Amino acid sequence: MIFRIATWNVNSIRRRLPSIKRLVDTTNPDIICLQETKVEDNKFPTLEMAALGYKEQAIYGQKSYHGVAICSRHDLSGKRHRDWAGTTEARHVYCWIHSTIKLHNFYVPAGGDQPNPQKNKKFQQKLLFLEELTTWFSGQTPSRAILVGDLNIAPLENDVWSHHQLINVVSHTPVEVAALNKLMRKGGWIDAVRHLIPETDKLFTWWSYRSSDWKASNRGRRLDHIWVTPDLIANVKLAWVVDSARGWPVPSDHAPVVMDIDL
DNA sequence: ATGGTGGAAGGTCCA
Repeated sequence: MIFRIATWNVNSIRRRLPSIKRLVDTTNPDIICLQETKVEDNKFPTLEMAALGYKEQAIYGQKSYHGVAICSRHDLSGKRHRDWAGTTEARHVYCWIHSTIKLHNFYVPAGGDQPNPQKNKKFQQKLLFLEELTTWFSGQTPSRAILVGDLNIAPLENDVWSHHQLINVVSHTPVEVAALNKLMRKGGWIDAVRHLIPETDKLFTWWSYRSSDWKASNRGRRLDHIWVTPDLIANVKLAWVVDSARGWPVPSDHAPVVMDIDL
């Protein structure tokens, strides 16, 4: 049975409900993982998501900032959330799908502007977040699991519009990329999207709001990811970025990433 | 070196 999973940093779920409906109408995912929902759990649009068919929900939110959610047409169980890097920011929710597949949804800290952990606490927190994830996943058996989210790092040269011009820009610096690669290696994760789309192809999931014409300038980055454990990689069938969503009315600055997997 | 825009707020922080 083919499962279709989408991950999307919506930058406020309440502001983006029409866009979420449009994604459902055009792509019809079985599971939608959201980041930056920016809403407390008691104000989450539970009924609106249920009306779209996503009656199963695992949410972890807070006022104004951060917030993650897993909305599903299929049974979810063992819903949990976890805090990282000494904060209580809502950046990680996870659960089981049909009690057989573990699904993690992350919103990794952006890290501020200055790529120096001594001078920038936000960048320090980002690196610590990744280190703690690495330790946590290193203690687990990497099987039957999917990890999605806005990881706020574009690891490959063709994950950014200009490797040269972004090498010292937070999201593409060598120290972050090394930390992300270590998390993948030690945690036993495979980049499912790049497994299907060659590394020689430019691939972006985010385009800044601070551009008069995001499409014409196309100065994007691939910050949003879908990873799977090695035992599932053969089941991954198709992945793409719904980049048209960046041009929908009242857009998020991120586009959804969608993957089909045979489970 | 700076600012550009958007969201949640209702001043300012964050991306």
